[in-house]
Amino acid sequence: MSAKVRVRFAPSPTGPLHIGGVRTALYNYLFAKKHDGDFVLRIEDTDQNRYVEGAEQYIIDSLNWCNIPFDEGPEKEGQHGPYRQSERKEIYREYANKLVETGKAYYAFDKAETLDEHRKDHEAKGKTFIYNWHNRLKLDNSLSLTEEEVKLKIAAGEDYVIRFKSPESEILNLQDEIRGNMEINTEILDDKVLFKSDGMPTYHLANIVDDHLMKITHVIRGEEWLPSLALHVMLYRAFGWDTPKFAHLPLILKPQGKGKLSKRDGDKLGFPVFPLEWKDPKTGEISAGYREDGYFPEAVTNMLAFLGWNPGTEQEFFNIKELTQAFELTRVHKGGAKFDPEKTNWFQHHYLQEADNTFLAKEFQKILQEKEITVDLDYTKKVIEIVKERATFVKDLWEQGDYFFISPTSYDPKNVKKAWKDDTSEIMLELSELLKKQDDFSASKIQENVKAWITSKEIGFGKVMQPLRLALVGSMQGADLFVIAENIGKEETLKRINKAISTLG
RNA sequence: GGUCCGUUCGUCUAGGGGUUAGGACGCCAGGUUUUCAUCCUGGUAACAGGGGUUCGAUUCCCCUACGGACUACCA
Repeated sequence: MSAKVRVRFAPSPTGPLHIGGVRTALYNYLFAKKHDGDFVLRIEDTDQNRYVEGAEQYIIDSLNWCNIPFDEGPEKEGQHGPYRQSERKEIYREYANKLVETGKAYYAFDKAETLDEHRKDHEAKGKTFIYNWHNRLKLDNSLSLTEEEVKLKIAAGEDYVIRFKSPESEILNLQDEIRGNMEINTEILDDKVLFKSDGMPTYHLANIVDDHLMKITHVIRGEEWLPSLALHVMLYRAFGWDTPKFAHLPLILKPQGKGKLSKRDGDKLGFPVFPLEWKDPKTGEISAGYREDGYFPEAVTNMLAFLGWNPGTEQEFFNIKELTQAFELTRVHKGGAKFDPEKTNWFQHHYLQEADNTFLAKEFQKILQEKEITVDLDYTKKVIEIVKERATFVKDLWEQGDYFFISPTSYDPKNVKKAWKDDTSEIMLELSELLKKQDDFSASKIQENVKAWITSKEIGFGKVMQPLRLALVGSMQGADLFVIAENIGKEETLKRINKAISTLG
């Protein structure tokens, strides 16, 4: 029997969570839940310089909004906490020391500037500077120095890092759940820094130690980590630990052009790249969020799930629960996927149609309140039933159905020219008289009467319906005219017709 | 530059040694709605190129091209 599945999402709180990060979290969550496992949130805040105020809370809020809750994490402590790496400092030091003691790692005293110079020199010659077996004895570290020298340096308080002693020549066989096997020759690997001079571990050390201590069984992360896989596998081995399974997710690319999706693309093409709106605490700059732009979390997660994965069937609409059942790591794509904002809107349109009308009415009333329109919930719901199908966002309900709440403030000139002729005022006046006499103001009854009247007068439907639409709506669009009339009521209908006559006649 | 990963309609993708290469978004056309949108129907459009292997490759192998990631005391 294999161990309980445990996965983790391990973002760095350096800013708002990118949509690609949300997808990584989603896939982790889906995989965990499919296998009745745990989904852990771990905050990788080992870089003190890049820490951004509010980013951690943003990450948590985002996951909650997307309905991908974590089982363990900050403020939700489980048995493997703490879940912020900054609170686990001591643990990493201990493990780094262990590696030094066993000869798997070593102290290095090289100044950052010195190494930078080496890099520049090499680059100028068209080569790459790699700190590893071929030059480590020529550099300033505990392998090139005597034990005595090392002790003295440390005692003198000299800054040092701990580097992993990468094997000189070995073929490593690596496994990826999505990509299959690959082979890496360790001779091209460098001696990565595991422990920084500021007393913090680097990602590599902290990651391996935590994944092991937190009993993570599957590491599902972005493709950008693929080149580090060899190092990570060697670290597990150096510690004598079992390696978890790895899966590297493809990147999310720009909708057009080259490269991975960035914040700029969103600004340029007018779609959000973040789940929630984010205000940069330093610059005050605001980045759009899916939530604030009116998308439903169901639409965002459905869209995201299909960016790099599909169930192999023709079903495209999946709620979170269905996703957890259908999700297979092995069906995740290898190649990157270009982001398609249009498709997001298509998902959103679908989920708005699916949404409960009472919920929509409550949301819509917030918009109405801003416009200082007070109507009861039932009327709002009725309007929603009528205009819903033409809306993608809640805010569209206003654009598509404002005439249910206010008289037209203007008449579209183009439509006026087309619909309002010399004899129209007369016809409208007559229509107004006809409607005035009508007691049962239901759509079907109005329709019946008006149609009968038009037929008897032999004036043609267009000559009546078009100006009537103009009068009630202000332009040539919108729901069924008789339905509009019924809902705004007899008094308002007559008022609008008269107003049109006096304005356009 | 080096290392690694990838490549099916414009986009997301299904498929897989013999298929009319399927679906979805978008786009276009028709229908419905005497309006607009929705909706329905139809259409457009793809296996990066070159070599192998094979009776037969889009599918397997190699090379090239293109794309991407990584190459920090960042994650």
